[in-house]
Amino acid sequence: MINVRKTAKSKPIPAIVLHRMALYHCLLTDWLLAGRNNSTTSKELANTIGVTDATVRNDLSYLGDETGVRGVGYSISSLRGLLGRFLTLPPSAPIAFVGSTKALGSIFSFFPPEKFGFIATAFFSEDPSDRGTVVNGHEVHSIEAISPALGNLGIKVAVVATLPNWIQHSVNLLAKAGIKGVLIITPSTEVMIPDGVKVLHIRIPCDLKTLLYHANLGEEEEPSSFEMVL
Amino acid sequence: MINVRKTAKSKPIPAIVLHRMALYHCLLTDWLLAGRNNSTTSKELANTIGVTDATVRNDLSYLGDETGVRGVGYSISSLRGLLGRFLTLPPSAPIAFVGSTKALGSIFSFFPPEKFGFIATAFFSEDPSDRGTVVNGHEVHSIEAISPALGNLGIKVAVVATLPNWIQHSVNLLAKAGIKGVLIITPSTEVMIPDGVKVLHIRIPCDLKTLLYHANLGEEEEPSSFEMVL
DNA sequence: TAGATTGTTAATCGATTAACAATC
DNA sequence: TAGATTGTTAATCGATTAACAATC
Repeated sequence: MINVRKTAKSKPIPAIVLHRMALYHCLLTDWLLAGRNNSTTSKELANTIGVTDATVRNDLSYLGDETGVRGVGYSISSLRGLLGRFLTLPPSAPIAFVGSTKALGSIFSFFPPEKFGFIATAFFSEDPSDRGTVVNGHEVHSIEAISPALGNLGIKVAVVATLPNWIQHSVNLLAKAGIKGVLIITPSTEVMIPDGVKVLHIRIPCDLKTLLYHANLGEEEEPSSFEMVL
Repeated sequence: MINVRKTAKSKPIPAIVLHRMALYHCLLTDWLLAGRNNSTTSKELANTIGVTDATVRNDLSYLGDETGVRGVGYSISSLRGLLGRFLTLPPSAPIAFVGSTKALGSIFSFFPPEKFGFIATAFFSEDPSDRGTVVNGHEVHSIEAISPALGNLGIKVAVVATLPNWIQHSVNLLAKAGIKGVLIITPSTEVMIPDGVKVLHIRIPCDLKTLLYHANLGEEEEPSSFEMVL
């Protein structure tokens, strides 16, 4: 089989570069929404996200040739277009949500999907009292109702925010339904990942523990003891 | 000044190692809560979180000597203790929450702080209609009320889930109040980070875009064209 | 003792960066 | 043209890993 994907470099893209690609796309989208549509430079992108300009240019080289213009920079809108095509983002990507309406409804309060290029079109809850509820014009189904019908809706990724003991079952059903990517928001450390599915975890407790380490750096020992002198 | 922190290696710990430290701590906590309290090995830890056993042992070497027992492995409870001390985790760490009660109340549905070694003891909302509400036995204050009094409560880290336009202001006030670590959950790409504060971002839209890339890998071009033959 | 697993070093791997020719 | 910035290479940096002596 021939190398089909038209990347400038034919090697698989490192995960960290891919993550920055998504971040560039988010950032450029923000700029466009804020009414900005001139050029930017690798230096500006680098400063904004906290890497070097060389890293940015290296990352963008995965997009192919003629990405920027020497001496000028990158067109914000066309760079965003290239990134979107590279990431295979449609204008609005349908996603499924799994979790109680309480959890999901409130995720929407800080992450309204439509504002970020997504559209929530399928809902599944582990809470029996959610049965029959309508969210965003879509009926909330039981988790058992997760089925390959999702594929017909064009849904390829799902967000999982169930109670912990429902995570594994949800992931298994999503995988069987042909879902290719799952973002797990409920803190969890042990999830068996079925073949053919990419799973990302958000881990709020781990992040907070990391922050606590930084918060107490250099404060652990009293600076007043004798032993410190030597 | 003498190197105060008692790490085996005196170099600053790489961010990625620190992150795995927090993850080991979360994992061991899960195991203990599940009633397991025998030994584990670097191999088991490695398999569970998806790295090699050498990486695990290398990571744990930051904890000091006598971490494990040759030929045997690591005691789950004492390794957890060492990690907790290294990360400077108290039995229960007080945290502040900034955001509307709708957003915060529902974050608690998938992240109940007490279940993860945290205790939410201060609340600040940008929503005027939240004024006077009581959450977890604590009155919800306005964002302007963020003050150095937080330090007296022992609060060193905060979670921010406000609407986007309140993020920067919240972070600024938290920094001025002496908060050392902030976890921003509301998607955002441009936040100026004040000196002396460590900020982590959760970026649901970026994560979903990354997943979409994986979801469509290898599907972009029809495999039926002539040009594919050669 | 034989088997297992740690702790650690040295080798490898891969990502970041400096630097600069190309070029707008 | 002079100034700016890209695209890319080669050098650097740092993290991962293989391997094995130490030791339970």
